[in-house]
Amino acid sequence: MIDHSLPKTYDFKATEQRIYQWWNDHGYFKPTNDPNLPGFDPMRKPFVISIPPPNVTGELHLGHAMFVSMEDLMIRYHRMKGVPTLWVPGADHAGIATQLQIEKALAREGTSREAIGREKFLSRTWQWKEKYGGIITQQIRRLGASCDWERERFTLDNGLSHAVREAFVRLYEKGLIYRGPRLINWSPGLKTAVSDLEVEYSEEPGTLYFFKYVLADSPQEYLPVATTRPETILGDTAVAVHPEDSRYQQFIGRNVIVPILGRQIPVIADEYVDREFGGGALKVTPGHDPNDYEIAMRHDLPIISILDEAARVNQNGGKFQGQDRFEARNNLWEEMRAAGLTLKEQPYTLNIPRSQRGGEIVEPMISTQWFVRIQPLAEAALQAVRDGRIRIVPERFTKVYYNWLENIQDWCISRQLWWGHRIPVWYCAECGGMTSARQDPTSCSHCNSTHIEQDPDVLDTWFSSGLWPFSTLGWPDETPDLNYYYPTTMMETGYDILFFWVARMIMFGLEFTGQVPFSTVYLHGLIRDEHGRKMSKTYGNVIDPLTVMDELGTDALRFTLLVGSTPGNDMNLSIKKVEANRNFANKIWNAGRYVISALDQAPVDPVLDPRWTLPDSWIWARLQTLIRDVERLFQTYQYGEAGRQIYDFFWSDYADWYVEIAKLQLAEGGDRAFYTAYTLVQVLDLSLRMLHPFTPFVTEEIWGHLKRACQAHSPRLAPGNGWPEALILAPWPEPRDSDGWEGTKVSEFSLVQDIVRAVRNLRAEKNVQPGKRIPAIITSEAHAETLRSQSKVIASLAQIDLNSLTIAERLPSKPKGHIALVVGAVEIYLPLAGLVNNSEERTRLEKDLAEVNSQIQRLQTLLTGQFTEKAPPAVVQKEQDKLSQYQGTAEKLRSQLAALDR
RNA sequence: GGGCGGUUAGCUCAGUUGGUUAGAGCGUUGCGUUGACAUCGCAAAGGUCGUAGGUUCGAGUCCUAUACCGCCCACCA
Repeated sequence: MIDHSLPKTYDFKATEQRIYQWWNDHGYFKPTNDPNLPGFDPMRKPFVISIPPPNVTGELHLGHAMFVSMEDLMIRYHRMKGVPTLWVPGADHAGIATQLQIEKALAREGTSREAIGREKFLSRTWQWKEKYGGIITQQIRRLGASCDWERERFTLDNGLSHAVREAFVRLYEKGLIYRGPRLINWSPGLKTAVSDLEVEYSEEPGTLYFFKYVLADSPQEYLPVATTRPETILGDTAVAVHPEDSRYQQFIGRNVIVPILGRQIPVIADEYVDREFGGGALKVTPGHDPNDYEIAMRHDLPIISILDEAARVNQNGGKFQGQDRFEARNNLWEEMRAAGLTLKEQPYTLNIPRSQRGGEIVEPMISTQWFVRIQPLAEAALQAVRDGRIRIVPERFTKVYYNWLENIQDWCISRQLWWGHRIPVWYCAECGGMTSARQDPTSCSHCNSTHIEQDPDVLDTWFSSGLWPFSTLGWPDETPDLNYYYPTTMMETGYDILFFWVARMIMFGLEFTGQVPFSTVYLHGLIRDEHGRKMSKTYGNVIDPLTVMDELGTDALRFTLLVGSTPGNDMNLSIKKVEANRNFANKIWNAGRYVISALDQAPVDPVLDPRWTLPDSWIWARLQTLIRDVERLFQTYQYGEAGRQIYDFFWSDYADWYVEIAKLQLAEGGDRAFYTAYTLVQVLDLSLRMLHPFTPFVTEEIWGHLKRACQAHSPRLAPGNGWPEALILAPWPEPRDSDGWEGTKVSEFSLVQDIVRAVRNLRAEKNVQPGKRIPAIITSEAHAETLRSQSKVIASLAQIDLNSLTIAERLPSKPKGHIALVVGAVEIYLPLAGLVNNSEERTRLEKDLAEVNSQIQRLQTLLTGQFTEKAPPAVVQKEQDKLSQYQGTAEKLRSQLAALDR
């Protein structure tokens, strides 16, 4: 009877790779409406996602697993809805990360990038990319990603480099890109500038140093100044006090002496100074502090840089030249102490700026860099969200987005790296002019000199990723892909890169294409360990998605990530959850396996038209409700809740109840068996379709077996529109309006369920031997008819002896020696010889009655209050019905108690 | 300093436009295995939904305040 060709446990290892290959080989990941192919229909609106490109150096982590699962879910859903669907995959060259990786390898070989030179370094990096760059996309395939791999792109490939060049030159020509010396964040280890976003602040214990700024014309007087970075004294160009600070009025305009160096600098007045802090006097180091830089601009102060690119003191630091910044800090302070210039030191909590990459302390430094004048771009990007052209889910992030764009600073886009898009600007050795061009120029555009040299720097990685949604489709060329698939539909990514990436894509999209790059931004949360801690190697709490997939299967991991998360909120992941979902995948497998095996019991053709049993109608009604709910949830991006509902339906309603009843119905043979098999198949088919975007592998695999078994058995078992070619292409279940019969069937069947549960419960309570069939009498004025029709179901599920089961409207008198159960308007008598104990019975009945009475009490109070006037009639009616139900139950309980007395 | 999120069962989390007996998984307890599945089944215990107010006929859900935890932005030297 059982199809032994199917193993009793779902074997994901034998399935996943094969199924993925099969999908890919059949071109199922390709859009069904391709502008490059004949038969293209430009009027059909596509659903398009550009993948957030992982770093080529990347190793798959849970963040990747999350976005792939989420996006694949959206893609598969739309594909099944019949929407032309494109998911563009690709990878990011990841300037700093990749360069560091290669530099590390070089260091192991005892050399360095400087030693081998730019050209060799780049060819070496490309070699590495060719060899290992595909690992991450292979890993993404393992997750089941149904991307169109023929459209895979890389941020440094020719097309995208072309796009980057075009974007830069356009901005340059528009005056939105400029070059100049500005205070930027300098990473001394990497020896490059980084943007504001790439700096992270961390609170760390440190020291606040107090010292004297001695007056030049009066060595006895001094201003007390506090600093956390004494070495910056070397670059001080003023001391500032608050203009209204009475203590220091007499010093304003006079000069003070820079300790050790002996330079004279002015005392100025500026409102920025906080009179309460330290001594109320502020040293001004415009070369190494953003606020001081502002002050210097206001007062036209000189700016002195004291550090070189490795953060060692330079020639401006006098005798400290050549010392490391921290070394200089100590040495200078010691000399000042010796000179009697120090006042005190106190412990102080510092907010240290550290590089996002590498974690070293970043120095604010004056440096000549390239910047994007961001204001005009930000304005447009704000507008696009304000007027609803772009919607952010969850909505609360719009505020974060606004706030960032409203306070944005110009974006430093040049990096002193080698791996990346070279800045397309050439400097003329003769006239000093700059030439920026789409094609590499051979001469200066100003003086025609051929002595030109390209800027050695490269662009911030995010500059090219900012173009991603359209550069991957062929921009700046007007390709068919760009015309049809752009703007894309959905940008799904983690909220942690809202600024880095999402905002920049919006700005660039609007600037370069005049259109929003996508209409919806869906932000998922971060994944933490089971107790909400960040996953990190030092804690040892990192969960590796590859290991999880190896051990528990891809579907289990996907389902866990999809169902365990809500939009924008972090999720805590534990292996236990994945195990539970591995079990679910197995449940799906076995339900399918059972249905396939059950076909043998059904005739090939029915003789008569369908006659559905209550359970048949019930499961169908439940399924219809589910389809409607899932549709609503998908429309509102509540994918997790949708998954949970499908899970509950499948496990509880379908597997636990309907399949068990179906076994009985099949045993009846004939038409009953046929229609039961039919229902089993149809409900399973539709369930698998809804589960497919969540757990694509197991559903495709078992569905394939189901389809073949059904086809072999009878053409009459096929779904309404026939068997699709593959589940991945199967039409999504369309919601239908409820005809009203659904509610009736659900409530009738829930009566059956309640009776079964009540009897099971009592059996467990009284330790009735499992499997032992017991007699029973069930009475109900209103439902006897329904219950009689379900006597086999009730008898079987509650393990009642069918021959000794009596169902009646009423009994002439209460039976003696029975345990009596009251379930709503139904009474159940179980003659459990030897287990009936009058005092126990009394206790139980009284407990039930007390509970029911308290409900009656509650409802009576409710229904005499203003509730009846103010609440909607339907709600009132519902409560009214409940009350009469309870009253009936109470009545029955009371008469049971009375019967005990006799 | 500004903003956001969280606080619901022992643990980890759901909970739709407010609708009146608050759900799941894991864990715990008891019972159960020759026919889909022990990666299983049946049953049970377990929550005054952080606190205090308010709106409402009705609040886990809306408002105000507050406590604690977490995050983001800004960076007073």
